[in-house]
Amino acid sequence: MFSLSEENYLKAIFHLEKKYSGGVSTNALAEEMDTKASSVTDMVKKLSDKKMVKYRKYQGVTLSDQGKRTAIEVIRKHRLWEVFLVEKLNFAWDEVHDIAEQLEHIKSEKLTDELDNFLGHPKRDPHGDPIPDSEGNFRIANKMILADLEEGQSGICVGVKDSSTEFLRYLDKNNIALGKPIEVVYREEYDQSLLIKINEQELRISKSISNNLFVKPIES
Amino acid sequence: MFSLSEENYLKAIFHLEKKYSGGVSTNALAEEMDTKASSVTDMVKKLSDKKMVKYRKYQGVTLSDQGKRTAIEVIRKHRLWEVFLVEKLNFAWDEVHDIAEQLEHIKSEKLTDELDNFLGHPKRDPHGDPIPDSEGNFRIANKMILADLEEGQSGICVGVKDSSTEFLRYLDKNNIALGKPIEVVYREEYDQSLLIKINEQELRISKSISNNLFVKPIES
DNA sequence: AAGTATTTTTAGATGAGACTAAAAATTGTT
DNA sequence: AACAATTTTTAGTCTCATCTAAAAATACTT
Repeated sequence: MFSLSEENYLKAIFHLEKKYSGGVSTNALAEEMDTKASSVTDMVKKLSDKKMVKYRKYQGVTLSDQGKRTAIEVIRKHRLWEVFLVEKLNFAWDEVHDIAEQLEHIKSEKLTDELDNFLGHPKRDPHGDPIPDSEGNFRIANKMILADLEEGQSGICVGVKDSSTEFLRYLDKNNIALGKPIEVVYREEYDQSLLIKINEQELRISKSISNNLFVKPIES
Repeated sequence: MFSLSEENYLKAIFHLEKKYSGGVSTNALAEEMDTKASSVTDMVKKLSDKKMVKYRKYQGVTLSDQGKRTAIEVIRKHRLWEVFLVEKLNFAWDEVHDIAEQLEHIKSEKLTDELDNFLGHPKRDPHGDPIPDSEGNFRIANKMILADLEEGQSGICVGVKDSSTEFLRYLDKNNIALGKPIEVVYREEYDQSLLIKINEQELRISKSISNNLFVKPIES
């Protein structure tokens, strides 16, 4: 059984490993956990003793299989609870993160599985992030950043890279929601802004928007 | 904001105050919390500094208004989550306590209220205990112990005093469930066992059973 | 390659919340 | 009322997760 703090470290390492595949540095982890490097060293040693991470002094950490398994379990719970909050309890997608951050640490395998069942085995959370199944497998989807689509190409909006309240509210305001088709009509090379078609309407979005939206390209 | 430990102490004091109205002793609280008397003294001092309890050395503790408010809020959450687990996630009534014990500490007023709403504002948890509303009011019901009914009197089963797995399983096995009418057919004075009628059938139950079942007497 | 800058680790301290052992206060008994 | 038994508090220690300050290792720069 792991403490709340240990689970949070494992989760953070999991996320950072995508960016730093060779090993996550102490400083990167300190930044992510909003704590000091010395605290990170202490915790990493503890996780290493428990065989949850591989760690060599000054060389950064990576998750062990066990650690990865645990991190994914926490992420699974986090995302399932987010679905619950939005679908069943009328929360908006920008309100769920902090509460899911608490709920993800509830310990009961049966609870997680029954919740998954109750929600109809959702594949994605309200931000479009994939929900691993009870074996820890993500059903990977070929998603790409909207900004990388060619002129004339279309995609279904499937996720957000930035989950900040500000960004999510911007999307709400402009009627951009997951599941909707988006076509790139024109790319302004000067500032990399895009003219897109969504909801039968044309809309101009800046690079900082298109860079934070995931789409599943439509084959054509 | 209160720590998990502080909330558990407040809850325990709330429950014990029913039995020890003049003030809850350190030892009683230590027993309830499954800890040592010295630990209780420490925590009680802390809660006293925070104005959550009234405490005079060697004289026991009672909750302040603030403390009572907080305790009731935790109990409300505990019982709502129990309803959720049983009604929505297919848990049996003897499986929910430990999980609710974790869920009761999740901090979000909106979550609690939306959950209450989602569940249709239930008045009782799966064991028949009353659920306070968001103002902290219990809708009190005139319930009594089955053992105290007269011969020939009837009541609706509304709650259990003992929530142990063993007792709840005994009830399940004998088809005794909340909401069902029970009639006391005959009382054996020798051992205080009762012959009751439930589900159109007669059943003999010992004092230790009838002492742990709450009924709402039927006026007749 | 040497010296500086940065990153990481160590050493020692702190605050919760628990513990043990001993002291102090209260209660019970003759 | 005096002594014994019990309850409660105090004093000091422990673990967990954090912190600051200083030392050690690694990385950058000329």
